Amino acid sequence: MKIKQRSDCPISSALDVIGDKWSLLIVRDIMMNGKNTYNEFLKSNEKIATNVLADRLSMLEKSDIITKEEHPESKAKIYYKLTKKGISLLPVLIELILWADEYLPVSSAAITYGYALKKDKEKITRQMMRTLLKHISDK
Amino acid sequence: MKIKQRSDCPISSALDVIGDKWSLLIVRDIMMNGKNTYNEFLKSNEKIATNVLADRLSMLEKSDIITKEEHPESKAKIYYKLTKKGISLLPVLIELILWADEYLPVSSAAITYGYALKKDKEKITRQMMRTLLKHISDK
DNA sequence: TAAATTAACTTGCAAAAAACAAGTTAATTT
DNA sequence: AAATTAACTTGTTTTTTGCAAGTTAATTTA
Repeated sequence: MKIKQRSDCPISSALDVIGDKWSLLIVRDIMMNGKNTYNEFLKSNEKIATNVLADRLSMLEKSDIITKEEHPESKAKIYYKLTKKGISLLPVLIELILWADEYLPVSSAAITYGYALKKDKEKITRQMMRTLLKHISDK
Repeated sequence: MKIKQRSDCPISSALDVIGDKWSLLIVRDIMMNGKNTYNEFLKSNEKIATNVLADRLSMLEKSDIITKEEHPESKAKIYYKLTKKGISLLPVLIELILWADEYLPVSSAAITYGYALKKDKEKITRQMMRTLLKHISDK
């Protein structure tokens, strides 16, 4: 499977890579929910199908948004982590959260978080970014 | 056609609405490329299929991201414009542009624009937002 | 003013992608 | 040694997309 570039517009090119219903949820799970393995991704509330998950993981890897590593605790597991490119999607996710929080029905927990975010977006983003970058090798 | 909400996570909910390869390109065309009619959308570089365009327009309208109005110059045309909710997607688009500009191959025009954006994101966003909001009625 | 063109769709069909259920293989736990 | 877990793969059905063509109302052209 290959990614076709529909045009040279940056928005279009970004959507060529992460513009589907699942890719950013995997990024979210690694970035915000402490998930790093296939089965953890499968257990998320949105219920991605196993074959779709496998496909998205390989696409995200090919796009250099995630990398596979050996799991520190078990050879049976694979540890998926974000690259710098993947971590750099944080501001996109933040803006999606802020938008959803204002215009869509979301959980009360999300509303509370959105409140804090709206107030201190810059600071929270910078702080999260720093933490995330601490744990990678491909800086 | 209905939108199914996969979970109450804000990111997931946002993607339920705009997480496909075409919706945000229509928003982009209205927001940044001065397009407002069906045929103008069709002529974009990404070449959306007519039936998909019709479907997306009706979804975006149902989601209250765009509205239909009569075209000021012709009864044969329909004038699509963004609602406040649609305009509020600007920061998402801005972050997508910044990400693409740094990590994907894009046109040199986009690179130049990205430079300016990176330097003055806040200011540019605020300014664009103000301009866009000036022309709507559903504030 | 009849004929051609434009605008916004709709329809039908083939191809691609997603959802769903089940099966495989290696590593780990019981 | 047997059962379970982890990461996939395979086969099938359903849904979505892409493509070509056709429809209807409004507008422009000859």
